[in-house]
Amino acid sequence: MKIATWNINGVKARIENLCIWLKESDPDVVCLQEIKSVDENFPREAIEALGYHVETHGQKGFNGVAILSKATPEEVMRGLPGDDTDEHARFMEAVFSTENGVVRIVSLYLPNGNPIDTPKFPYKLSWMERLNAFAADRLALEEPLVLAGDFNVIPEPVDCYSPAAWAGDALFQPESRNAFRRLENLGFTDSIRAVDDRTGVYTFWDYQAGAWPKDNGIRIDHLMLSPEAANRLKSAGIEKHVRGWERPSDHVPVFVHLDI
DNA sequence: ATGACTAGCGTGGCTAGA
Repeated sequence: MKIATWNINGVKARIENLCIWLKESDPDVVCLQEIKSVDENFPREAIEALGYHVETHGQKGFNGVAILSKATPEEVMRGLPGDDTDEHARFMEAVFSTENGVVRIVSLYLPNGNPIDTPKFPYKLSWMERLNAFAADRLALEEPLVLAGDFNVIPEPVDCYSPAAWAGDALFQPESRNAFRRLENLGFTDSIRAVDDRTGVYTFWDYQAGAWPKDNGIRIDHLMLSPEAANRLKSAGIEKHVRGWERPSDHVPVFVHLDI
């Protein structure tokens, strides 16, 4: 099973690229973030025509996540538990039944958190607390679980081109990195780092200041695997070339192959 | 010049992203 995550930065602006990529990459499940669309306006027909089931969790203007899948999910849950007042559409979970058992897949768009001297940063940290509580709860099921999405966390200095440039940024604060590490300490595996320890492994390049041609990137899109999923990890990769397409997202697709 | 951003909302220039 090939599972991919992609912060698409506006699904309506990117529908052509999305369809080209679906045909080229042929994933079984796709977790999208920043669809920037309400559910009613999601361009589902073009995606369904390629053989995908579409589940969305959108809102007006910004945020929004979706899960596209060749198989129809058994269950879909929208919203990260732990705060009924949180209106942001940043989290959904789908459960799939396969010949080899159940697979649970989350599409998440973790808050950016900038600037760090505003309420946006504590919102990010509290969201990460809720995510860790959710993850700990799900681990008790002892199922293959993939937490896939834009985590907006640079885990280590090696995950960015210029650590000094990110020192004051919410994506690279010790608190953000610690919360990400706690997810690993629960038993989740960072799938890209499980297969690739090189430098210069990025998933995002800013639109500004020639970041892409200079390869000035960061690694913030992750697929975190529960022990049961990690035990079935066959490969993982980043589809970097997609950043070079016409009208690209600033993020590229990241994927795992699980032996499921 | 020293690579001067993009999408959505909604029609001018803001919010939000990272």
